[in-house]
Amino acid sequence: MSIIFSRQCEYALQAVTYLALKPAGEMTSIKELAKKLDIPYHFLGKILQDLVYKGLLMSQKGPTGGFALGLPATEITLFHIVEAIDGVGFNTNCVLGFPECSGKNPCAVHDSWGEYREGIYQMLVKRNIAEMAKAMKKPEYAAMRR
Amino acid sequence: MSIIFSRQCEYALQAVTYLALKPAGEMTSIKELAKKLDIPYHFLGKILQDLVYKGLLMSQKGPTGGFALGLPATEITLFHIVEAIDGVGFNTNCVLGFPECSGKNPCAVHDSWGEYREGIYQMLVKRNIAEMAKAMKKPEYAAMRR
DNA sequence: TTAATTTAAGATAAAATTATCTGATTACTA
DNA sequence: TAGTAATCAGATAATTTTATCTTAAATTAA
Ligand code: SF4
Ligand code: SF4
Repeated sequence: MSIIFSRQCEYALQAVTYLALKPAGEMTSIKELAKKLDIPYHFLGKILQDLVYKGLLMSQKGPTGGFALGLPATEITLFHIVEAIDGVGFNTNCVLGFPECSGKNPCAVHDSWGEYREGIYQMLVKRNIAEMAKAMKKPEYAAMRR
Repeated sequence: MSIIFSRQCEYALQAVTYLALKPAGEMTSIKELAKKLDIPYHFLGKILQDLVYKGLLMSQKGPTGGFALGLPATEITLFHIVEAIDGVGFNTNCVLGFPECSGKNPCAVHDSWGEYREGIYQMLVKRNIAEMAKAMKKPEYAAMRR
């Protein structure tokens, strides 16, 4: 069960973090990403295409082709990825599912939820992929750490 | 787009809050709830049945029948409802979608995410339906406030 | 130039979630 | 007792999300 991000978005976060551990300029194939991260091959392909379109990744066809970061790892925040895949709904929608979340006439959880939401938002905006990659200790990533 | 709770769960939270504003002992029909809260009739029926099964609501058939709280409003927390409908995955799962979220070898967001998660959990555990109902100022609920 | 490898793109399928339909059961009321 | 109104329960449908399949296009290397 996904928490606040869609499956697609989770895959995107995992894959981009993986790419950030690669030497600059090196291309990584969908095949490698899909195998190492246990993500469905073609589904991942679509997601990566999307991120290329949004400018967060670059790609190249043919042998030796693949995907790489489209910006320096320090300039890609988690929010960039979440925004590209899931949009910004979590930042504006009512947590109880009411049509809109206006500040006036707040319910009992409005304010505290607002704080957590803002905190999560700040976390996404402040953390970049370079930090994620550096701290990432998952075995899937371990082999490539230099 | 739902944030952290499923659509079902959002509907449940809305409906139970609505019921908490009713005089004790009064039964409310699915029809009324569905109309006032703009929730699909039969879908809501299923959800309410579920909550009855879990003991959070009670029901009665026949004319003058309907649904009412199964416990005092002060004893039904938001967490009770979320747990009944969505389970507790948001409390244990990795926010990035990795198979498990263990404390050892944390990634760059593990700790801060853990804080928000704990905060949200506390919010759900501490807030009960009576508080929600009291503070609820949505027009859908306004007519019944006494 | 040809074969191999990789992304790109569109169609299709499967699964999960959300929503609807139908009939049965229960209980109140006249 | 008959009629009505409500929940209960199971089947079905629609929608969304996730996953797969197929072919084309690009690029490299032999
Ligand atoms: S006040 Fe509460 S119910 Fe109303 S929009 Fe904000 S979070 Fe939702
Ligand atoms: S450390 Fe980070 S990536 Fe690892 S399980 Fe916890 S939240 Fe997920």
